[in-house]
Amino acid sequence: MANDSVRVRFAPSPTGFLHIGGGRTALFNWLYARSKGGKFILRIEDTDALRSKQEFVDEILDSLKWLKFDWDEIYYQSQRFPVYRQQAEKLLNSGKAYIEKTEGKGEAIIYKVNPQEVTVNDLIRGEIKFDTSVIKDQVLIKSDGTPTYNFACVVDDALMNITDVIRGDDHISNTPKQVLIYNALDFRVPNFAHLPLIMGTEGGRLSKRTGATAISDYRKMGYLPEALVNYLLLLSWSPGEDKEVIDISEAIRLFKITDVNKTSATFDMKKLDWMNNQYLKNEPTEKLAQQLVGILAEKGLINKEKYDKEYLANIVKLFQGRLSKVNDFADWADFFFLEEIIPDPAARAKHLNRDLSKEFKLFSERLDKLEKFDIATIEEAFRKLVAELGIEAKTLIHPVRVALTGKTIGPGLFEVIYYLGKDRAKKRLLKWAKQEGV
RNA sequence: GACCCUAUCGUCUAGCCUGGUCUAGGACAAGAGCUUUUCAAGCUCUCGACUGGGGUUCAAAUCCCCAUAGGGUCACCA
Repeated sequence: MANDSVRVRFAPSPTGFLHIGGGRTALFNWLYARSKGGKFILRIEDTDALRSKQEFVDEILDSLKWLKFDWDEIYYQSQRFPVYRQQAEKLLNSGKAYIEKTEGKGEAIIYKVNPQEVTVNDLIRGEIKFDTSVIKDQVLIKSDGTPTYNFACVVDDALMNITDVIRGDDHISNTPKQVLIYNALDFRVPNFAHLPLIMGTEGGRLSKRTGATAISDYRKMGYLPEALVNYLLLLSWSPGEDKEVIDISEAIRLFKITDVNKTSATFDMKKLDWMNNQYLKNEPTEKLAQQLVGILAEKGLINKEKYDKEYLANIVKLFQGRLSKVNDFADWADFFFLEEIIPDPAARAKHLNRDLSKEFKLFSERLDKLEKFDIATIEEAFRKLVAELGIEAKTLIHPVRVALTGKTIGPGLFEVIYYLGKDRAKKRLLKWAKQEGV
């Protein structure tokens, strides 16, 4: 029975970064393994020595770790060349393959394709039939001695006891070629499941032209791995019952490979943003703050070595619910960490377009006189002031917000004043009062 | 060009397998409004789809065929 246990693999080629499509393939493999109590195997397909780079291997492993797809075993094809040659020689000996000499180069081993009908039973698409008479003879071992993709893939999947091959749609037409080799080598043919591709908004496959494609780009932009995984999960799969925010343990419980859609999905950044916001809201504030330290330090807003941890956490809490990307925080909350601010020109034109010296000075004085400096007291003082001045609260709230934050949007004004502190609030109000008063 | 895959709101999808409960449900986006303070947050509402044509059937988004459209693959790349 142990031999029947599920084994799946994710087999990236380290000729580039782990991209969104690869991440999704990894996700479905990983989910399938975890939902079946099976093994998730990582196989680095680095047979192309020229294009494969160690930095890409590192990047791919980092991205997978970030997404929390832990693997049970890892293999490198570049270390298994003798295995492929051995299997190719078997086919040579049984007369199913032949040698072709290329002048100036070495000998290639080529598999002879006989015309026949091959039926593939896809877990997602059902039966797919192919006529192999349209398939050319397949190179197994290239004249430089390295194996071809289709050959190494079959040999490894068979020898690694892979039970289910879950991969992108673009491999459908490789499948009959591979089935031929499984049969020729007397290997058991695994189950296949071909995932629909992720498309870009312009049509065609998701590409760099349409937006960021590397998983690591999304990490840099400030998406949470849980949110990205949840979003990817919803591309081509749905748990039903209109559920969309699904944590990974629930996904493992509900996931069925046969429920995966056959239709390709378009990657929608807006929905990803929304999803990220959903996760950001529930993220522990301390953890988020911790994540922000690097970004804030980089922008010169805090000193990495010594900053007020509690203060940062308080400010993060203020913005947490309105953020769609972690990194937005630095732009939206900069005024809390700066001594001097430069108001956004548009905000200034909209709300600081008249002389408010009197109002600002008065409010500054009221703030100064407060015995207790808390949110409720600040609001009380403000409301009292506007009542005395006989103006609507909002006619003063907006200009004050711009004077204090430089922006037209942000958290509630009285919270802003509280966390800014009496001195900085007064200073910013008076600075503006003076300028306008001259 | 050949072969293969696919086809529900702008986008992601539920429904399709086991035809009637579908005047097709949800989410994102968009638009409108509310929130005695903003919105990128929250709440409410609106807009919006079964690709077309043939069958089968009392009945089709659901089953079958064709057309069309989109996508993928045709390397000594993976």
